[in-house]
Amino acid sequence: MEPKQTQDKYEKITELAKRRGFFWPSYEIYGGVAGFVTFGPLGTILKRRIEDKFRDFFIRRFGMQEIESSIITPGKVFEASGHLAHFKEPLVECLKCHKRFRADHLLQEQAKMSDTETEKLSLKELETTLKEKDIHCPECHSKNFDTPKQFLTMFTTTIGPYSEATGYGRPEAAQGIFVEFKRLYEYAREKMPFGVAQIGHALRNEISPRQGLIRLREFTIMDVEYFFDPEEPCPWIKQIENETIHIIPAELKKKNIKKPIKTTIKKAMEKGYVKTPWQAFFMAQAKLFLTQLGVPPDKQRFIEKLEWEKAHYSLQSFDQEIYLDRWGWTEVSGLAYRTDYDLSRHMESSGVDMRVYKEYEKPITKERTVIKPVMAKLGPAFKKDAAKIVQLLQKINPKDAETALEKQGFIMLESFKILPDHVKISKEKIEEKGKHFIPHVVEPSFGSDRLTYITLEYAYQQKEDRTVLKLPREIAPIQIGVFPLLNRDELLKKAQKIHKKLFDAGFSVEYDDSGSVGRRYARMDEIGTPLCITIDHQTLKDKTVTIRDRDTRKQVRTSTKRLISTLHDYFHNNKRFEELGTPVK
RNA sequence: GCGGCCGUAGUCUAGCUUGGUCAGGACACCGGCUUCCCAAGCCGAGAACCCGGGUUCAAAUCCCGGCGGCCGCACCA
Repeated sequence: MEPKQTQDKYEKITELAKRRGFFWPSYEIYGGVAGFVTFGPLGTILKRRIEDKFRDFFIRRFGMQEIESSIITPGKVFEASGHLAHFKEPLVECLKCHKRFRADHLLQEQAKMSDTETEKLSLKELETTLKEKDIHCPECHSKNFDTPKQFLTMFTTTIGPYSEATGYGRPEAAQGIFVEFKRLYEYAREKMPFGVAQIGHALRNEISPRQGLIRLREFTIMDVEYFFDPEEPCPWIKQIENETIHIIPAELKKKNIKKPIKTTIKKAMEKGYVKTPWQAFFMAQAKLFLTQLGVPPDKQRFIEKLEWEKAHYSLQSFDQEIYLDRWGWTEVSGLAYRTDYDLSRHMESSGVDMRVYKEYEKPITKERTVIKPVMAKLGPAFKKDAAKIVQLLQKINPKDAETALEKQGFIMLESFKILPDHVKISKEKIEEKGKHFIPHVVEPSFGSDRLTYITLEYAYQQKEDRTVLKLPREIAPIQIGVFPLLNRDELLKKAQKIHKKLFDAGFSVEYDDSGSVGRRYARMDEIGTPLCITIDHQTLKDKTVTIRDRDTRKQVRTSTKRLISTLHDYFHNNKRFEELGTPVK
């Protein structure tokens, strides 16, 4: 039976992936669990090569730090970050039509309650409020609802044996960076800007994960948190200002315009589509990264998230989308401008000062109004309360106090009436040598599982009934196949010797002597091996071998002596295949 | 979680309507022959009815439940 004609690329790739050991659903022998995959031998290498490329492309090139933090995270962290509040979705089911709705949204829509009001409500309160406000199902207008249930999409666990301490599986790696900010900043020798990256697993208890590698419950996230001073320009923007991107800004999206604008980074900044140059800079890099993984620029676009779609921490977010055969435009990375949100929250919650200090080139002298208590008057007037008043005075705006005293002759601090005699208001010249501020953050964030799938989809080609994975040479799991042309002892031995030589030189290389040579080439094409070396009669005579190119099937002949440096040139110095030797035939 | 469709060797599938042969094929894989530059051929081997329960003399087939997959709704920080 021929394979189905209707098979789309997703089906072809999942079939190939299972057959050749890239990836498959986990726990199949127990029936499988949705949202988990196992990467097989080839998939593991491919995914690692993509992650290594990310390391090279982002971390190494921009001098970032890479860290590895824990997946299990104490509850406090997600309380501070706002995740606990925002990951809870109270769902309620209509008992008549069995549709599910957000209980808080129903109250907002029908009872005109504000989101701050509904946010406070417990599940029980939601249930009673639904009845009180006479809420009906928007679908069938029934007023019979099941009890609302919270869906927390973070995985919950307890830390330690006695455990009052709730822990969560991190839904993003970013918090692991923010909580370590102080040490990382010190490590960076207190220089701004700087970036920290993390590659690791994240967990999201998705309600219904689907789409293979695209939406998983456990996945690998590659996060960059780039810290910068929002008052300083981005020094690298010039490098990429002429890079073109396809972009759908929120204003177009709201008008339901789905056609992206093709523009340069420079113009996108000028038009105000992107709120910080750092964000624009990483958008350009994200585009280049995907291009290097094999996705043509016209299959990529950036789409801005609307106000209500954005994460709670984000001032502006773009999804980087890639066009996929089955699902159309699909998110591969998110670029969020997180401002100082996370650091501020952790600062507030932990009490640790996360601000950085920056010295000005020249000290700035400023004049400012100060208000000082005159203790000689204040003390006798307020006795025990005097100390409290001194504290209160520190919190008020001296300028406001000054005008209040001028206009009404006193200021009220709580119940205390402060008269002009009690304080001294003066102008002071202050020399500011620098400033304290909370760094802002832009976050490009990729899923390496998704990238693995996307890379496979864009590499997948069918040529004359043969499957070829045109993987970029630097990420191909197997770099070289080595074959003896004939099953003759001398050739076998020679081929094995060459195989070992390349293996020892650090190449990932596979030896194969089974079946015909054509079959072996086909096997290698299917897993994306860029080069195959064949040992034939002539090898024994003049110590040359043929190298065959996956994409063109052309062959060149080259000497075994220079083989290692020739291959090194191809894989590491980007040398063209044609330059590897003299053409055959 | 709801609705629709679906689940047979490594992969793709036939058989299911109408219960009854050793569950058939193709490709892949393994061993051998072939001595070979693009999945050639020949011989041979291994390998499957998602799980549980029910109906029945008899279940891949019918019924129920579970798990899983795809699509739609919802969700997607």
